[in-house]
Amino acid sequence: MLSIGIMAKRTGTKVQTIRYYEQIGLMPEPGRTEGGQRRYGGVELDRLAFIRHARELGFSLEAIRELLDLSDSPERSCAQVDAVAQRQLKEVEARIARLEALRIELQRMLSECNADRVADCRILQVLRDHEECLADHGKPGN
Amino acid sequence: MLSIGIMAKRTGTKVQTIRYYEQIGLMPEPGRTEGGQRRYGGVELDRLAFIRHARELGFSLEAIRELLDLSDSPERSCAQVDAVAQRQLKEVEARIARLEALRIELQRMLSECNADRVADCRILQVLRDHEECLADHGKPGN
DNA sequence: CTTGAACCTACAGCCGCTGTAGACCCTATA
DNA sequence: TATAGGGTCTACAGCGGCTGTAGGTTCAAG
Repeated sequence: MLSIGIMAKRTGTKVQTIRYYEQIGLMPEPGRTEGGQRRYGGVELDRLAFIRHARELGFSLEAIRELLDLSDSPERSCAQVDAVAQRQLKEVEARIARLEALRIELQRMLSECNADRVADCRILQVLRDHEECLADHGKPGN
Repeated sequence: MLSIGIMAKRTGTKVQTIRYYEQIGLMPEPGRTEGGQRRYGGVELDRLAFIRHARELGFSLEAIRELLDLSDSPERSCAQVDAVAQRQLKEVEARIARLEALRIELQRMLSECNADRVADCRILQVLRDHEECLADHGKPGN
């Protein structure tokens, strides 16, 4: 029987995060001691490890929920699992592409700025005048 | 004199976002009509455009605040501006590196899974057993 | 003068946690 | 068996950066 702290340590999760996963229904409600403390078994530990690993790979909690549901029906086709992973890969690729564009623009800005004073700073000029900017960026974030 | 809606249209910002920027002190409190509606001038428009452009380049609101403060003292050295941009570039590069690792891992997972049934699905196996995974990922997100 | 689009404030919600306060429990040692 | 102190409990607020809603007011065109 594992306390929540042990679970946390074993999976590299914060205690509050585990409680949060329980709250949103990603982790099951575990048994309790007489005093009301959570006690877990190996199944729950595995589930939490699965969740954490999927998080590390960038899957959203919603996607993880889907994967966990799918893995509960072992006889079904795994095409849906593939689709979830494929979707995740596409998202990651899109983020990389966007960040690459930002990286290039930032590098250009930095390399062009040889000014001393703020008044002549190319970086601020580029930020002020969108026209100076080569890239036409998508949405901010990521 | 520009209404908030015009400001929004000109800069591709949502009206609420502009009010939010005002709330957190990134945009100044503008003048008002007798009826209490915000009216802006060109200076505010430029400032908002600056903010949006910097956001598109991935700068945090805190970094943007810093850049705006710096651009208010045109006689100072622009070394600090460079430092902010440099920091941003480093962050972008770090995110790219992390996402690249995820991309590779996801591709590997997908290419290895030739199973039909969920029970044999490599993707789920990799997620279950961290050992199967090559990369040792950092923090989730980005 | 009327209409209806735009604007106002205030607040809740998104994601995925993280931190806090104040109380309670569990276990090891004296 | 009493106590100390670390772990755990609930409940809620806060992060970043917005976005959406409700319910009301104002502005400008016709």
